[in-house]
Amino acid sequence: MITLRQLRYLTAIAETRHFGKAAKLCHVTQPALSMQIQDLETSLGTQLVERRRGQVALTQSGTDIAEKAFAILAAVADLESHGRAGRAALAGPLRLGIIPSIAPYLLPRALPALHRRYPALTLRIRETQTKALVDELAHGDLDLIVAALPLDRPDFETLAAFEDRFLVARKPRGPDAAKRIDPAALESEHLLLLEEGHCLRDQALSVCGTLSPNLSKAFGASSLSTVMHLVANGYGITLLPEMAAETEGSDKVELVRFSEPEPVRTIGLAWRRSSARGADARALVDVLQEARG
Amino acid sequence: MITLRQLRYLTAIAETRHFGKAAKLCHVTQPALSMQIQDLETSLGTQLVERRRGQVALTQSGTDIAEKAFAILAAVADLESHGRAGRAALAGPLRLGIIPSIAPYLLPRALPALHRRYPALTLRIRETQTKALVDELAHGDLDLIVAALPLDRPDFETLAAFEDRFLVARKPRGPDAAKRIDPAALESEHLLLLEEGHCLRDQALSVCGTLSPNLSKAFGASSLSTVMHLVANGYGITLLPEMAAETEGSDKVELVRFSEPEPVRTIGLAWRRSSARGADARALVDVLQEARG
DNA sequence: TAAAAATACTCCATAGGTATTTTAT
DNA sequence: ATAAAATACCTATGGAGTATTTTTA
Repeated sequence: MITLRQLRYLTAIAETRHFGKAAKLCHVTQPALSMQIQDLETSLGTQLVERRRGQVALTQSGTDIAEKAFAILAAVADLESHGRAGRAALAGPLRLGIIPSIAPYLLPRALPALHRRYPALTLRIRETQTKALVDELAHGDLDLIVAALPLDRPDFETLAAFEDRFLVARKPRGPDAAKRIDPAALESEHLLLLEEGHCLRDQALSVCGTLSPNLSKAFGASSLSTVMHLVANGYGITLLPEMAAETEGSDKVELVRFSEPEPVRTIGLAWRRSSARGADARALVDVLQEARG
Repeated sequence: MITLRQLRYLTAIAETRHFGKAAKLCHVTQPALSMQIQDLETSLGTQLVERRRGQVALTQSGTDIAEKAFAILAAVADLESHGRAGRAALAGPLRLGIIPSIAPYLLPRALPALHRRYPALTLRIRETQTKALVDELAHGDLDLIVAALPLDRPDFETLAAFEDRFLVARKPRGPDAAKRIDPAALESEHLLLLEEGHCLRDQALSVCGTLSPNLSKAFGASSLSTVMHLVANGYGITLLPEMAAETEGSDKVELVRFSEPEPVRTIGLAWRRSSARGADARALVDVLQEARG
């Protein structure tokens, strides 16, 4: 008979690749964990772990099953927090993930409002790129994430919060310059973007569509702020989400809107379907929309 | 600490709404089950079951959690059968669901081929309408279903097997009649369909699109065979999946193809993502495609 | 040979069984 | 009054700890 305990121990092995460390992680002794893993292997009729000298390795089956075990344990953990669902939204601990191209602009306005409206909420904020957020949400390390939609994860539920327009940031070009820009006009420009891995980079590139603007391979900054300084000093142009305009704008760059239809990205929330975070998400979306003004 | 045992007992309560019967279902005594349910309620900090004289009722939380518990237990059961994944596809027990508008035409050809190619396979066939198949697949009562896609269930994985053309079945109208029919021409016809609940009925109606043909409310047969007899006797026309043409055709009806683009429905397989039935599904699709000829 | 996993054995927590009481209609 | 769930109490399974042996690089 498979037990949750066995699955928990297996995931510890998957994380540590070491029986002793896995046992410590589970607050049990190594023989106790060894026995449970053996029982699990017997129940499944498959070898899950290759015992080796330096470190242990999971077999193919072991990898697959550990992956499913993570999902099952996350679902059970969600069950445990389900009690909260009956109570007020946004109360108690909430682990919130948020992407770097939103966090610095949204949080300063949203956090005070959140704390005012939901004093019982204990937030833990994690800022990193979409891919990591998605993985951590799936593994149950986060409860809710703020990212650009869609995420294409059938095990997540999502809720759109608002659309964020893309603006062109460039050195001022005087009164003769067009008040609106066509994406095609980017072809001849020198485009500065965030480094690989940032979804904002991918979104900016998709605005360009089939165009291949003059990309600086050498660049690839890790913050929008850096990119904007480069723009201000004449190194090129960039696409700036409108949300960042207030913070990142300066008198040394002008921000120009695209011609219709203006390219946007959809910012929203995502959480595991198996979790009971729907009410929290809806409440949070309200706050975010207000914070955006 | 939540255990799988507790979840299993809770689902038994959900099914029987009776502690004694639930206990029998789990092969334990009533006090044992009562205690586990109480422990679960304590762990979750919520009342799950309303104890009443006649029968017990689940609270709202209880219903929600029982639903999630079903999913978790199905995922664990899938884990247990994962061992099979390493072995040959289509071996051992497989519970296969199939919709009524496909079963009688596909199974007579597919089953002999299946048994010939996969002698180790032990099939249990369940024939019912899509909605019931989907529910039973989700609850872990079935392993694989054959139905018209898409199913719009993010917890299922699907694989298309083939497309099935719709034909118009009507009384012969002599050599002058059009050799191809436009859907718009259905508007003036008396359309006979299966009763409510059959996906074939919905699909036929969607072929008509915004048209509102002359529908017999009084009719609504429960088998295609009955519908075809009505057609043969001049009661109206119907849409027949090409797959059924060979079996259901007769010299008293003519089968006419639609004009391009011919309306079709996609027939395919679905299984729980958490199950390890992908290899089985791919193997089965091959057999189905051959059986169709 | 040395680190790490498996085995041996003991103990105790807890699930389950039987008998009984409490509850609700 | 009675069916059904809860409680009391006992038993036994099995998970965990300590000590030790086996494995393998």
